[in-house]
Amino acid sequence: MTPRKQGRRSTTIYSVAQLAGVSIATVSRVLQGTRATSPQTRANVLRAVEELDYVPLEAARSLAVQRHAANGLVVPDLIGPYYSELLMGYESAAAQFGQSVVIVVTHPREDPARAVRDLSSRVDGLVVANSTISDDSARSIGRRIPVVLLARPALDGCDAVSAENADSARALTEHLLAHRRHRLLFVGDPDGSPDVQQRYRGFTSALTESENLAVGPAIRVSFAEGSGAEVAAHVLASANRPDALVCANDELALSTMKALQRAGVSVPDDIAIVGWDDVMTARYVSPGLTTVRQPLYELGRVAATRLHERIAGASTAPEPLILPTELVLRSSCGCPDVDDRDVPWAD
Amino acid sequence: MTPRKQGRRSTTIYSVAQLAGVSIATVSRVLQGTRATSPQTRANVLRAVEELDYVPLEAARSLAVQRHAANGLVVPDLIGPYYSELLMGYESAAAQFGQSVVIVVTHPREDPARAVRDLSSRVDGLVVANSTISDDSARSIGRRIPVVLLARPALDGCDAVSAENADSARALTEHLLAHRRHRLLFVGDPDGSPDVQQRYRGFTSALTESENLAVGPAIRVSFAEGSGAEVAAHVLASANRPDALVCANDELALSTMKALQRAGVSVPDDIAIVGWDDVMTARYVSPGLTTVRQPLYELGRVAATRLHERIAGASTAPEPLILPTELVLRSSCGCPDVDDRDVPWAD
DNA sequence: GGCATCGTGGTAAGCGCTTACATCGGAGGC
DNA sequence: GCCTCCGATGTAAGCGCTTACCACGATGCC
Repeated sequence: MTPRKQGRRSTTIYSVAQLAGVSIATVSRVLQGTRATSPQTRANVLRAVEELDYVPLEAARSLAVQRHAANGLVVPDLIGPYYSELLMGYESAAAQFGQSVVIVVTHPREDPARAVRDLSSRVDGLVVANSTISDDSARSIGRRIPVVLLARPALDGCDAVSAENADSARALTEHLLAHRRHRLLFVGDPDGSPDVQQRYRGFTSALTESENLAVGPAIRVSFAEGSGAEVAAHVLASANRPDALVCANDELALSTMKALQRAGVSVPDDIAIVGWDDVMTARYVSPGLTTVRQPLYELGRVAATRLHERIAGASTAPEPLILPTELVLRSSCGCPDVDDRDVPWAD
Repeated sequence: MTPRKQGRRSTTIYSVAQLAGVSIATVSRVLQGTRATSPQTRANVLRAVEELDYVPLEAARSLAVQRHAANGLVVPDLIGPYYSELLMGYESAAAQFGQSVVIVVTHPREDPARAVRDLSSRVDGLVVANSTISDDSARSIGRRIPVVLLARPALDGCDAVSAENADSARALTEHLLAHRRHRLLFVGDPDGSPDVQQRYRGFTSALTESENLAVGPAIRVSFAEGSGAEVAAHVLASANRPDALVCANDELALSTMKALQRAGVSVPDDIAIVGWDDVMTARYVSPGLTTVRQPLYELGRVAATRLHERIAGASTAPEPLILPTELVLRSSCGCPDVDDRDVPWAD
């Protein structure tokens, strides 16, 4: 019924060539600027293009030039600012390189590995984040096209970019020790993701090395905001109640904090709480949440840039790239309350 | 240096056919399941595919079958949960239809219209959100491929989906009136986006119709979180200080609330504040922020579904689709404080 | 003034798939 | 036992671009 519905695509390079009275080669050359053309011809072609509202079919172009002009990004989800900010940085850099970005969200998928495999046949390279597909899958894709690993351990043949974790965990922990906290507990599942694992490692090493304190077992809960109640219950039931909680991310920290406060526990007086990510809520709650800010946007940009170099044929050995993070001290750790003026995205 | 660097793609349908001892047509048929093949042949082909780790080149397939198996999504940014959640819903539905999604973020672009035009040559259809490209651009793309408008006014020939705005604005306003607030002010720029415009319209109509109150001019500030200070300053300087603020979104509401509280103003006693979006922070601040929850994920799914129908050739007249929103009453409006257990995403 | 050169433009061969059409056995009907 | 028909496979013609190669007229040079 609709005119566009069936049949061959209406306006092609042939129609343009015909209208402009030149060959298709000339049209292509004018549009791609591949070779010099006379001003006259050029004008004719451009007029025809304009008139027909012609846009070259990307699939045909891809097939001819053997590149997709597209990058993939594989993330587990887009809950919270983490991957959203990352995606913004990634897309922005990719655009500068003339690459489109096609995104795959694996979390709700039945077969993520399959999805990424399919993706690999329509992009020039891709970035795969933590908690999406297995190392084997990633490695297998990596044999076909350049792959950059994001926030996950390096694999031979693949580049890897991530934010620094262990050191900031250590700094955070030492900061709590400086506040005279001695019964610290880690909240989050170190086996759940490499990020958390490294944070846990930094946490334990600060504890054992700096003060030779015993390290209690981590409270292993998922990242979900709903885990807070569970953590609070655990803490309240403890015989030797902790006086500081190092949480694997802000959602966990905030929901735990809220649950504890609701139970009459004072933060930070009775218990200090810190997290990771510096989500918006962290600077709105009372007390403000001490946390670690990760350069997510930058991480996205760096990943895109690295990938682009790889696609362009850089043959240097893959070398893991680690971006520094930043401690954001507010008052949930015991620091004096200050008005924070750190409002990102405020133009 | 690297083996993949130059030259023609190594493993194609030809290599597979050769290894399996069949013609390329047979390989294609086995892989696409287009027609019956003998079990023997099928097994041979699949073994060869496995062995060579073959994945059909999407560009070639697209060219042959005249479809991209990809949808576009054009958003202004990914700040806050709005577009992230939307994207998740969109991607999820698109995946179910076998479509990849390529995303374009217009905000940082130099030439959004151009970006979207280019995009249109690599997707079967696309969704364009509010504040991205002009109506003219959208209309022009719409002549080429199906376009679904998101949270923006319908255009002839394009479908449109959005969340309900005016009614919830009215409900919100009436709720404030019921709390005996009489000096209400709207915060946000009605000319900035159709969403805000409709919210403002609902706001004014509730005011004039229900109580015949005079409607003060809107405090026109941008969506940015940084605008709160500005709003607070404006409010504090008012001769006839408002006793309720209806803010165009939660970021605005929250930053305003914080700035006012810092200035010693009590919320909701001195002034009630409400917003839109139900961001995470809304349920963590004190008082909890009364707001309007939009079905973002669902909106994304619906947009994808609508688009898919259109691509599949539905020829029904485009009809705007409006999803209902939900009032979330917390205490910033003057309602009694309740523990809210509404934690989305908690599995 | 003849010849190499250069600047333009056309011709046609792919790029890697899908699919209409042709082909070719073998099974079934009489 | 021969002809028909059908199911499985091969052959080849595109899909809409890019680009190597060629043709050709206008220059510039000796």
